[in-house]
Amino acid sequence: MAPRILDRSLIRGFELFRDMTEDNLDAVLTTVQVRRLAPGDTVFEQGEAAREFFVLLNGHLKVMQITKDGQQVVVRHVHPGDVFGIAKAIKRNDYPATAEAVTESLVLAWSASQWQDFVALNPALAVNALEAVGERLHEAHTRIRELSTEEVERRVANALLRMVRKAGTATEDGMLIDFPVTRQDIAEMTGTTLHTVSRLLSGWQDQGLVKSARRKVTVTNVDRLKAIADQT
Amino acid sequence: MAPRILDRSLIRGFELFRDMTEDNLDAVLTTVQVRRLAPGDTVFEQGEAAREFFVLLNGHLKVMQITKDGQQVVVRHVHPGDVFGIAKAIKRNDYPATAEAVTESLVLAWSASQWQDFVALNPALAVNALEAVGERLHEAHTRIRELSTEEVERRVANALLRMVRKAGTATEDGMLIDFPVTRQDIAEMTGTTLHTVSRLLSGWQDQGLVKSARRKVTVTNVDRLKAIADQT
DNA sequence: CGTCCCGTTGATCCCTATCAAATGTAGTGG
DNA sequence: CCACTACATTTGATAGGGATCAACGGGACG
Repeated sequence: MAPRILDRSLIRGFELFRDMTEDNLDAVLTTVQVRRLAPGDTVFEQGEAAREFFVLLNGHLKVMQITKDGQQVVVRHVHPGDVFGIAKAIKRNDYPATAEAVTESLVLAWSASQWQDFVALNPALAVNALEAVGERLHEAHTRIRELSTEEVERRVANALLRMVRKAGTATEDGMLIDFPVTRQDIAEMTGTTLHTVSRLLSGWQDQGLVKSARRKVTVTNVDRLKAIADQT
Repeated sequence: MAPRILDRSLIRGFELFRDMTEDNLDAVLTTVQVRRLAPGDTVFEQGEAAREFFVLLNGHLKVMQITKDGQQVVVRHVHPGDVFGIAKAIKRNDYPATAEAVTESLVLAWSASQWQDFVALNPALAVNALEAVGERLHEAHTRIRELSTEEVERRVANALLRMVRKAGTATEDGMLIDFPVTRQDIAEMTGTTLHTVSRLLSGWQDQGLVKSARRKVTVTNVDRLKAIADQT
């Protein structure tokens, strides 16, 4: 049975495939594999041989590095439309981190060996990937600056604001981060402990800046949280 | 008078230009500008419009971000052969950081608008740039992990080892970092203060791990410093 | 309905920033 | 060539932000 070709419209809007012709999109889609992930499933793990690269169709992933003594650091979040796991494209043979589903997710997977073929077919792909990686590099530098110079309170405020920006949905209470987040997660994103995050959120909740429940955070007053993030 | 074309051999060895034909190399060199920098000179400054991109011919640069309250964070060092300031290629209109010469340096500069032309001429350029940026992203993630989970002592040890790896020359005392480094510089690379760095270096000097003078550091016992960097 | 996971809150301690001051070193101009 | 100055480094004293240790409360899910 011939593989059913996914509809082009699924991926047409994605930055990575910008400017691709219909034919090229179809060519790319003939070899794609779609994979469903339950929360907690991993797409790949740190140190594993990089056999594939991916685009997130929907859902949410977190990418993390694990230290020798088992501490986890969340390196970034993957949102729908993002490429990830392009280790091969950047001359690595293994994945430098682990990608884990936070919510139920759908992932598009291609064999890493096809990357070169796709680029040959459509050189703009490398340009688009360069843009994506460049933006992430900039974000990484911003985090380095925060970790180096800012106190925990500001870092946590910034992390919340960033999540709201990338994955916030308006509710009557305010901006809800629309995927599950634990205190531990926020701690791993900001280089602190879940205890400190818990204390901060409790304090902010008392002041009416946020509202939080189990694995759920809503920012009720974005401006005042920004004021904390920007405090000089 | 026709501009004198620089010799191809100058840049042939650079990763960015890998796989380029002689003709393409010549084409690229016809529009290059060479710029000499004295220590302390900047190539570009944070926030400035990104009109050019660069390759370092020789010397050493540091790239830093400056916070609103004036603190500096060293984002990375530029070594000969590295591309830098490719803001435009990653869809930014301004430079996100400041690049300053640490030693006397020679820089090759091209108008940013030529980036697209060069890529059209030679698509491998985008692939090579992607590799370079990807590697930097990986380094940035490593630093994020260090800043999040490791104590100052290990971070400083790692920073020294990294400088030795990238710019170390063997001397009779050990591995000398072959560009001027102050305590302040190391502090800005590791998210600590010059006082703490000074205390650490003094301690290590007493134990015979390093030897340091004004703006100069030599690692005399790489293995024992590695042990500190790796301590679990 | 018990168990696991997540969150809260208190008490304590220590790493490292901060404050302060002195010493050393290179460079400069008279 | 020396006095003067600017910068780099060292070292001590102190304080405080957060990590760590500890214990408990509460909701979700099998």
